Amino acid sequence: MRFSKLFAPTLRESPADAEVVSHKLMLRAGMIRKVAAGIYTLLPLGVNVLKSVENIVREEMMLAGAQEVTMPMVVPSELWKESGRWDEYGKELLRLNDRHGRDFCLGPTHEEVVTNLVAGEVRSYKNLPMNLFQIQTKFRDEIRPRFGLMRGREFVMKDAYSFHVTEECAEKEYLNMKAAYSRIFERCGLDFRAVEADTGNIGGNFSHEFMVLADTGEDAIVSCEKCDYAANVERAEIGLPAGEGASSSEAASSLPLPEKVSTPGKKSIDEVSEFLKVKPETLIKSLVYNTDKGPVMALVRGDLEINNIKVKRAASASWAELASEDIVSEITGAPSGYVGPVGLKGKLIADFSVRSMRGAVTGANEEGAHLRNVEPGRDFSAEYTDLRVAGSGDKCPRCDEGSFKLFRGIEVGHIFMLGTKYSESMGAKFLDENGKEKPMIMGCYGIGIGRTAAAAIEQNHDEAGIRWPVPIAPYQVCIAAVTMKDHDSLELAESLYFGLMDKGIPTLMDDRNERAGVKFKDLDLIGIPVRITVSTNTMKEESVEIKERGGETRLVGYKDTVAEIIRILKIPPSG
RNA sequence: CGGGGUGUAGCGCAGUUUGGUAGCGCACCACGUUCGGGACGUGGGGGUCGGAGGUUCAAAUCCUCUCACCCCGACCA
Repeated sequence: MRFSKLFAPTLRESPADAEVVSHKLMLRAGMIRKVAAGIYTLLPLGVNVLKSVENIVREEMMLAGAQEVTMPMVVPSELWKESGRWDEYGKELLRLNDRHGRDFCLGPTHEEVVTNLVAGEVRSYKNLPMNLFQIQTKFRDEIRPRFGLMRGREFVMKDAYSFHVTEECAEKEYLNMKAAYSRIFERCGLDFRAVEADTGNIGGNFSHEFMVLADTGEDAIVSCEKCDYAANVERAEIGLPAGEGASSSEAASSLPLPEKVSTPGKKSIDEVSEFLKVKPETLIKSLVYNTDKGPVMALVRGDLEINNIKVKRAASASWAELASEDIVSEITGAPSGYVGPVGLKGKLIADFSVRSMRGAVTGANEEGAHLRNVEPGRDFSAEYTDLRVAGSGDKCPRCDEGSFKLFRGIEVGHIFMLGTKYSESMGAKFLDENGKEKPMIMGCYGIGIGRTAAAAIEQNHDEAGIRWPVPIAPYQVCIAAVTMKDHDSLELAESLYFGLMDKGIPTLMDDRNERAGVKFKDLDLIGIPVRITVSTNTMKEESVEIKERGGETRLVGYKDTVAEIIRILKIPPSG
């Protein structure tokens, strides 16, 4: 491609509404332009990058044995009513009507469509297993789209769905996909982790997220420094630190009984600990949650945080949220800030960290009062479990040796074992070798294509702009013709351009009638991995300059240039 | 949806407090000089100041309503 013909309007300054680097740089490099909140037009450079990511994904999916299909974006409501998600999915599902007033939605994900397809065509165990994937534009009416392609409402996603006869077979495919995903993100040149994750509202048995490590990531993950356990903090289990699990039964009886102290206006952990001159870890944080199974009080040591998802699981509820003031005072008799486990009649769950606490401080279930000398086990009894948010330094639950390190990451892929949730509701059944009808076991596997591109920028950039990993760069090589007036120099640039194109190397020829500085700045901003600079200066030595993005400049003879580029790009010799 | 904020040229902003000819930098067009890290000079084009209503002799500026966008929370590839 010739830059003089390329539609890539670069900007010196980033638009004020761009917050994260990837968004700013994509706008500045002329890759994307916004059409509406969370909805973007991809310009030629943006298309090139997304296509490269797509091709890597497509190749690896095919190698892993999946087959490509294309499902519609517009989906009739019947399918969603059949699975029950028409009512469950909420406002994120963009609903629309056709001219006859029939209900449709824009597909945010395609379990319904694919399961319906397979249910209609596959009857026998002989036709299973099967894995179908597509690369397609999805629409989710996100509450708050932001960060450019990182969290758009309309976005390109690769989604795959597998169907199996047995659990074992499904698990095998799950691992197959996990391996394929690792190859995909490796080929994209990304530094990533596969972490255990919560299944969210897609449902299913267990799942892994693929996280690109970046400080700007929206997700927090922990990984063990000794073994390979890694998990989203939403999900991460915590190993029991020595002593924490044990209860403090015997000694407790000899300790003083709870004593009420007046703490007017002191509600938060910080206020109470400062007022009573005790450390936050002496307090028991008591939070009332409302769930579909009724209200429940959750306890954790004062210096720790409660993980909502763990509360939900501990209460065996399908949702859990902090209770409103009405519910709090109804079950405790006090406003929030003064509630505690002592004398509570409702359901009580507590983090392991609470069990071994001694002489603790809690709310007295009376406005303006707290209790001191509270002894778990003696003064209240609770169901002990893991409720807290995992953090740096917590013990690994798997190897019992290592402790956690905390990272931030961008979720670029997610794989789920779905089980029979959709095959049962959508009637995807088959006959096994005994002629018995059974629901198919399913798995599903997603990759955000645009998000992967954005994550690559978050991880690979500097002050000058983007530093694309070679496999997903919009062009792998660029040629800066510095002295546009010099005929010989231009001719050399042209011959190198054709030489590279002949080898199938995507090359951008900067033939614009601009000063050298302008070209260098733009090419750095766009982030082409390798630059060839052709000028009269180096022509005396029959050479050109080659510079890898962010690296040093060196001279290479004319005749060796194409071979040198091939070496740098590590392209295997072709037949 | 709750809380906070912003809408003035393609982009970045000033002007709004205290109503009175709509401005600056970059980008764009023409000519000239320049030509290896976003050049300089001269001249030029581009705006119903997000929209609607109101107050006023006069509104970017004051009042009312509305729309869009951005940031912080719950959701997610």
